[in-house]
Amino acid sequence: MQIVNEHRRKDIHNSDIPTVCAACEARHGGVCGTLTPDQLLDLSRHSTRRSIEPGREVVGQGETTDSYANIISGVVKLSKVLADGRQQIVGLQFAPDFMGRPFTRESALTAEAAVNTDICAFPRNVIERLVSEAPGLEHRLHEQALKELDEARDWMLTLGRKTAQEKVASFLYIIATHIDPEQGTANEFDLPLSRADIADYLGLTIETVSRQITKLRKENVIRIENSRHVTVPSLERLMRVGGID
Amino acid sequence: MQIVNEHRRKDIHNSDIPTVCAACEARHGGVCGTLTPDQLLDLSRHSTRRSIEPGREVVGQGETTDSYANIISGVVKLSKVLADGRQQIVGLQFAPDFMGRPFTRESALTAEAAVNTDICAFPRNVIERLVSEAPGLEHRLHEQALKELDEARDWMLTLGRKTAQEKVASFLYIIATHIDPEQGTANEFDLPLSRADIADYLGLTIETVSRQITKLRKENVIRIENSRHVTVPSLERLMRVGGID
DNA sequence: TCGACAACTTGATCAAAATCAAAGGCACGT
DNA sequence: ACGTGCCTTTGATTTTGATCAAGTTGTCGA
Repeated sequence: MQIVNEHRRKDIHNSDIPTVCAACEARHGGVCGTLTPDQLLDLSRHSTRRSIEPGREVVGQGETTDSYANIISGVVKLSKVLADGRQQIVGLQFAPDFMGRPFTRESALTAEAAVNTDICAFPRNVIERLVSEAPGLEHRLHEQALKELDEARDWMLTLGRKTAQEKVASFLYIIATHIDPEQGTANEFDLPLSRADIADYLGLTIETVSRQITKLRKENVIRIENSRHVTVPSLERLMRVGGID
Repeated sequence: MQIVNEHRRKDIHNSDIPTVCAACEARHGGVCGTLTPDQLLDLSRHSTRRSIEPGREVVGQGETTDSYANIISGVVKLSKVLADGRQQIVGLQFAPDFMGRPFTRESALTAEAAVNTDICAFPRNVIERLVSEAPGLEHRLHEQALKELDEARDWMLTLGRKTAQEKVASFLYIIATHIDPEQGTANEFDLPLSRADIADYLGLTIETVSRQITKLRKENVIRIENSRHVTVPSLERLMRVGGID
């Protein structure tokens, strides 16, 4: 997970292009970095900034995805549900990731904001046109897909083989290492997810999540205020408890 | 999962190119379909056919991936392990899928053959050269990554939220719908994985897998001979038991 | 055909997490 | 300030699947 994260940072900082995206009017990220100035201008003419409150659905399961988006700030939950209502969060997307489902009109996922989230959305036809014009863009989308695949597989190990305690610690570690610098640091941050969301991400119940958080608190792995604000004295300790190499 | 499968079949049959790949000397699949005849020839000059026995490692976790490969026949397990030995299979790859990890030299996975498996391997530098020459190839690799991502996320729902019974039924359904036509049909096939492998795929123990298989047998959802040969009277029934829409 | 070994099954018991149930705590509007 | 309602925590009990421990079956080579 660390590697992925470093990789992401590198993508942003090492590029020669301006660090502010014309379309998003925000620092770079997402998909803009691979475009020429002309294409960026083109894209920005079709893009729309939107703010989404927590719980608001971005794209419903089975619905047609009509747009792609860069996440400017916030956290988006990607989830799947079984017919009887059991739910599993299959991915979290943090700023400044790109969000969307290239080349497939049907989304098998529900995407909703976990906290107040700003996105910069593009209609799919514009993106697809730019893909055919700029080979670098498809490469960028491909890398994003591979990154998400890596993260999904890491999480499968967590879901299938870790204990409740390790799962909760692993979750806290992911949040700590993905938190937006404007929202907090790896050692101190607000949880962007409710206990119910955390349970759905970890394949546990709310009660088990709560008990394990209490346990981590009692063992001084973390401190918690208002049930949302987390302090992590030692990330190494958290990793060890989470069974993370 | 069904959609993915149909998609795969479509890729193979709807193309205008010859149905036998010059490099693999086998029916099309993998990545060859997007190449021009010249490029195919180029590729075939650098490709090597290999047979791998079950249990033999294709690529080790953390090792450098030195080649990409089309799977001609057989099944490959992709797995991850924790420091203390707990293991999780994070993906199965069936013929005629493409296998490999574009643009990353470090593999975070172990890939090993589950049964006797034939692959057609290409050195990574050849593939990377062809990617830069043929934009269609990157598109094909991208689609493969998206397909694997979809499958990974479907499986996360299974790992996180299904019961042991549903997990085993879901596993059988996957095998039934991915079995090589030469090896069996959706209604009758040999299991390509041992009980231990199935357990590692489902996040369960061997004993639980065995008990659930026995239960499915007693409920006439499946029949089993020699603990490997499976008959499925009704795929619909299997799907229902597995909680698959 | 036999024996040895591995893979699989079955049974008994245990433990982890789910479920059921009841309090707190905090945020909100009145 | 005072309810009201939601989110979270805590407790008691149950259930599912893990663990421990034999057996049984199947495979393969001598």
